Amino acid sequence: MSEVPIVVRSAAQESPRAVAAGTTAADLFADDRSVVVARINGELRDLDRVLAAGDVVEPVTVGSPEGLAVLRHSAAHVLAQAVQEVNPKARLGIGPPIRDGFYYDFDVETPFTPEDLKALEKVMQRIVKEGQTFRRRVVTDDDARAELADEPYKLELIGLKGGSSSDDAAEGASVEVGAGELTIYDNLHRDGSLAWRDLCRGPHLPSTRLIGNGFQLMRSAAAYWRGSEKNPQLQRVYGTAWPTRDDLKGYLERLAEAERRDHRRLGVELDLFSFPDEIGSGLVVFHPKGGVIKREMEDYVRRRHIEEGFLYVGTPHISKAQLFETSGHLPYYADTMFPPMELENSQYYLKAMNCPMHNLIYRSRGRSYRDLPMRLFEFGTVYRYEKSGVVAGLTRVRGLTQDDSHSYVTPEQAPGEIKKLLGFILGLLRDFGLSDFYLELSTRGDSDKFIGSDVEWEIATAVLRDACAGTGLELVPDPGGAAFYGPKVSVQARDAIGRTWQMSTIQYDFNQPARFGLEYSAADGSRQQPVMIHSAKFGSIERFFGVLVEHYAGAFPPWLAPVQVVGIPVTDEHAPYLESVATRLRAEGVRVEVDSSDDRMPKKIRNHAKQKVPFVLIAGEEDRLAGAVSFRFRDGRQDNGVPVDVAVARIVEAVRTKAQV
RNA sequence: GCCGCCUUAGCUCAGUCGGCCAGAGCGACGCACUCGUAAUGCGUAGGUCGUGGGUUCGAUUCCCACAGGCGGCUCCA
Repeated sequence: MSEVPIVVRSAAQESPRAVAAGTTAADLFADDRSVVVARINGELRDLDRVLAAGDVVEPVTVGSPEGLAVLRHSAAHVLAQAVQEVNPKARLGIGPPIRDGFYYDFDVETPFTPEDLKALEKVMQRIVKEGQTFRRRVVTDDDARAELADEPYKLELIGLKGGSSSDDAAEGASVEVGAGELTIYDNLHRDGSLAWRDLCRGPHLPSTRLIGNGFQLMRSAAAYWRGSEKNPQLQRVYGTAWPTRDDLKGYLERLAEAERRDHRRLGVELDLFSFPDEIGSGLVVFHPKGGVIKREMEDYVRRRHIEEGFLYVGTPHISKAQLFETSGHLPYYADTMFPPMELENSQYYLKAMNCPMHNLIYRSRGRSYRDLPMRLFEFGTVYRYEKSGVVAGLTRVRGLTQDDSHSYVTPEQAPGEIKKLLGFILGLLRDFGLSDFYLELSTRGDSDKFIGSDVEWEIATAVLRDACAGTGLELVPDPGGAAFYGPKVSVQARDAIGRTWQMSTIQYDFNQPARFGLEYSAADGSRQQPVMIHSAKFGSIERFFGVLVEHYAGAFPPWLAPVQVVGIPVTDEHAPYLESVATRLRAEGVRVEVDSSDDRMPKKIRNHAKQKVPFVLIAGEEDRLAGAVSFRFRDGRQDNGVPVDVAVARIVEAVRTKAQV
């Protein structure tokens, strides 16, 4: 028998080998059951692919990112098979793997109920257990059209194949039809008969059995066909899939942890804020305890801005329409602004951005190059009429306060100013306990919503990219994500459980200075146009507040905690002693309470532990005689018999250094 | 804005296949207990069952609309 020379690549090495003609990738990796697909010459392929001379073959295990995606994609197929088995009239949309799982879209007459999902999961389990084979089959466009005549959405995808590529292809569509040949995957029963088939680029697991028992259907929801609200809505079923049942359990546990940290839930439990119906959707009120946190955040950020040379200003919440026409915002954002109020023959809008007002401050008198950089900063409250379906907790609201600054600089100063802003922002976020970041660079896309010349965009984008490189942080491109007036950098922060949040933004704006006719006198006496750099450090106070609640799971570091210290007397008669300790702490500016309620001591400890008070000070007869107090921390740790002087110093120090305890 | 689900006491939730005074736990309040590290006991108050309309002898329960919330989609200066 003739032999075929190939190269087997592993993480460690490449080793040339000769294998018998007809050898498949499956044969090659038969002794490693975690291998689910192979990378052959750089492309992911099914394991039953026959190797050809010169192939470079690499095993892909189910635990790798690609392997997981294949597992999930195969699970999506089994879901679709189950749906069509239960309801043969269901028509198929697309079904790609996604982060943590997969989905599949269906055109069905009635939406799926939770009971439907349970039943579908049972059918899926049966298909998985049966161990059907995934078999790839290359088809011509015409054959595919004939075979899939009953699947209108699939026919549409065939039409898209190799078309004008990404611009209108829906997310996930490329999973069904690749750029190359068209393929159908058949699911075969063990006797070789056809169980089901789907248009698909692949690759897939060798058998449904390998999906195992680490999958679960999560929920159903509507989704527009190919992502456009002009298209019909399909019913999307979301599932999650993992290599093992333990992995699945771990994932469900992570979801439960995220729910425990949910700022909407903690906001009620810790009495921080609420959204009264009477005020309106997306409009938050901060309660006294939330007010303390918000005030500490703002005080610190205001102080840091002033230290860094920002000038604190103030502007109103409403303005005549003309201002937003001048800035150019109105044509773009009129439908996301609250409708105008008509008075004295003028239309007044609630502002949705602060920059135009800062421009007026800049323009209020002549500016010299000696004044630049000029940095205006304020907590500017803006109102945006977000669609009812997107308002959510503190992360998406209709009234928000931006810690907004605008730096007016000469073009030459722009790179330095952007670097300074980035450094300033990262330092601030670190002070609030966030330390894991990456950057995103949003640039102009091909749409026509962007204004300004190509040259201006190129210069601005290069300046931002260069400043980002200087931080050494990972930089993720976001083409098409820019504001209409210029590119932006955003800082994405990972929280305590690894989720990422978009926080700060820095935007380079060459447009508004022109629209407002901003200028400065240069050294040679000529009049020049400044560049304007927008920057919000938290994005919005509300959103950042929500992120911090979730990051800390409500257990704020002492400097932010609404109540920093609670004194718990062992019996009533020790309350005055703790009051005297509290008086000393108050003199140091510490937020302290003594719990002299009727509750028993363990109950008080429980209550304040639930409120996540950082320092609980307990004192009974022993402590009083020793002139001491006993610490109890949120995690149950104790430090008993600490002299009052030491205790006060320790608490004051923790607040001062912004330490977590 | 679109699709689906949800809305009963301050919170978490039972319940009514249309019918007597709608329940529990926690919380609040009161009384007793004076207690050393996450729930002492007893008692009291608290609800036009989200709002408005309809069907019905009768609606918290069925239907419709609206508001608010949740999960997605779309969007996110």
